Amino acid sequence: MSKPKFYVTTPIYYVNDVPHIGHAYTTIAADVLARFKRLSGSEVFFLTGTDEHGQKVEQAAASRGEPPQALADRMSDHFKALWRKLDISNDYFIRTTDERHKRAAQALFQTLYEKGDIYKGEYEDWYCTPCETFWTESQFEHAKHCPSCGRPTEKLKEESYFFRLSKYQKPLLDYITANPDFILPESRRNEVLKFIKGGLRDLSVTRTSFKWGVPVPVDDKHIIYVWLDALTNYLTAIGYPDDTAHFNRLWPADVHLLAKDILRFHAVYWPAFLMSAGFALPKQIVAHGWWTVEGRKMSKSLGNVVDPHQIIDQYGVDALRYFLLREVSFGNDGDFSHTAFIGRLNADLANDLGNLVSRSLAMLGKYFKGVVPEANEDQGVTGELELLVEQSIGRIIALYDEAYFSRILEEIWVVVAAANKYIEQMAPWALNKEPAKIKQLAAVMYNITEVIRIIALLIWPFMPNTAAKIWRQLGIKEALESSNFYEITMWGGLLSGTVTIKGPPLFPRVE
RNA sequence: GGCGGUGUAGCUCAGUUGGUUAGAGCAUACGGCUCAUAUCCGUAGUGUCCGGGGUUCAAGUCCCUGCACCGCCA
Repeated sequence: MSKPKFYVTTPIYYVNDVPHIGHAYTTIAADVLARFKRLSGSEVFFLTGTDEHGQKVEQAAASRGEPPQALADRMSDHFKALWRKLDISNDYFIRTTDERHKRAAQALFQTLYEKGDIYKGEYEDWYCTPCETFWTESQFEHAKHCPSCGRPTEKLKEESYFFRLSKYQKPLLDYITANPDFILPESRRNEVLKFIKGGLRDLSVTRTSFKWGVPVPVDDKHIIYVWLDALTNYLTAIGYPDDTAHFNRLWPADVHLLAKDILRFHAVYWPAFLMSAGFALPKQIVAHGWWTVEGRKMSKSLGNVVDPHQIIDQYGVDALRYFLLREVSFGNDGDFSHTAFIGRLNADLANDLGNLVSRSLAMLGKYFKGVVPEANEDQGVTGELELLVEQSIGRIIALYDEAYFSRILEEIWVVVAAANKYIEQMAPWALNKEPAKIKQLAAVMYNITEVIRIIALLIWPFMPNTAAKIWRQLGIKEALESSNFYEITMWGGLLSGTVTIKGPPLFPRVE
């Protein structure tokens, strides 16, 4: 039997902006899923990349006096660099300026055209350049100012090709209704349903007002609308239109992760395009919230955009990865505050986890010269702890299906707390004073070390560096990431006789 | 303006189909241990469960209404 496949994506990030913690959050979340699935034995394809076309990029480049491609190259590199620094394990990095992608975007356009779902018409509306969005008169609150960003809009009348989105209103409604887990969380799903029920206008899918984009195959005066261009990336990256075998193996995507502001494009337009082209729809679209900073919206004008590099340099990659996924409960907005960050770092990472590893290996060093003793299960000090760990792992596996990261971490910390409590109850330092209890001491120390081994496995998707450090300190030879989650989380995997090496504190406390 | 959501301990939140003294983490106070990164373990709490009204033997949980905040659409 072949491995199950798992295809997970982040959005491709628009190169008009340097990456911030919002981008980092989505990408880390996808990375956690990818790592967990790989460890669980799936064949994973994890995709991220950059969206590089559009008027905004064209204008930004023009104002700097450089070609748009040069700007795109530079910005795309910023994203790549950050993902390397954050230990993102993406299998591919796609760019919409890749030749392969341009061909794919044209192929998809051509397909929709041949299906009769794209027709030529004329567009006359108010356009907001920064938002790349058209607005109708009725949408204005302040005279002719973009309802989204508040900036002035300009009237545009242009020939345009339209996609028959209206035709897909009922099929979309039926599909979403029949698949309750298609869009998560539920509140977002309801919004999408409401939006579709409100009626779908045909969608302009080409532009003539700028040049920086993929030419329309049937009419090269036109450029393919950035969203149609961008969404195609999910197909391009896995071989569309040339590599049918690879494509068929991986499509449909299992999870599209994204932020709430681009939900409509993914949950309405994208499925409609796919239906028209005759492709299966992605299995799940997960929309998360935004990050505020110290309680305020993150924005360039406020100057409060958090630079991930700075956080990483100061506190480490894993601290950031942990904080972002632990702090925000699924689907909600999260707040990035200095106090909360330091609080998590000290309480959860330094005190609970770091100190657990530190105290345990110190004792193992003192009592058994750092060598993992016999498990001695007949000593009767194992059962409860083993059961608790097993039950926790069961809950964790279930929570992965909902991509409920904060609760997964909470659940892992149930195990961490249980380990600390176990040490307290068993008091190895007291057992060590009674030579007759050497076998019990051995059993207790074995169990403590074994729990730490399992904790390392559980945190690996979230904190690969820390997991690797613990793994090395435990002296285990087999590579953690080439193991199988279901096999190695079984109790008793740690071999007696393994030589541990105590290391420096995993997370120094921050005062 | 329409529709939807939220409002629970100082803070962040969990509370399944209405049912025993309303929970967790952090923060606070006190106690214990000493292996450990002054870390860990235990105990103690405190709550007009937004206000008002109603249904019910019984409501944080259902209904109506008011207020506040948020989201989607217009």
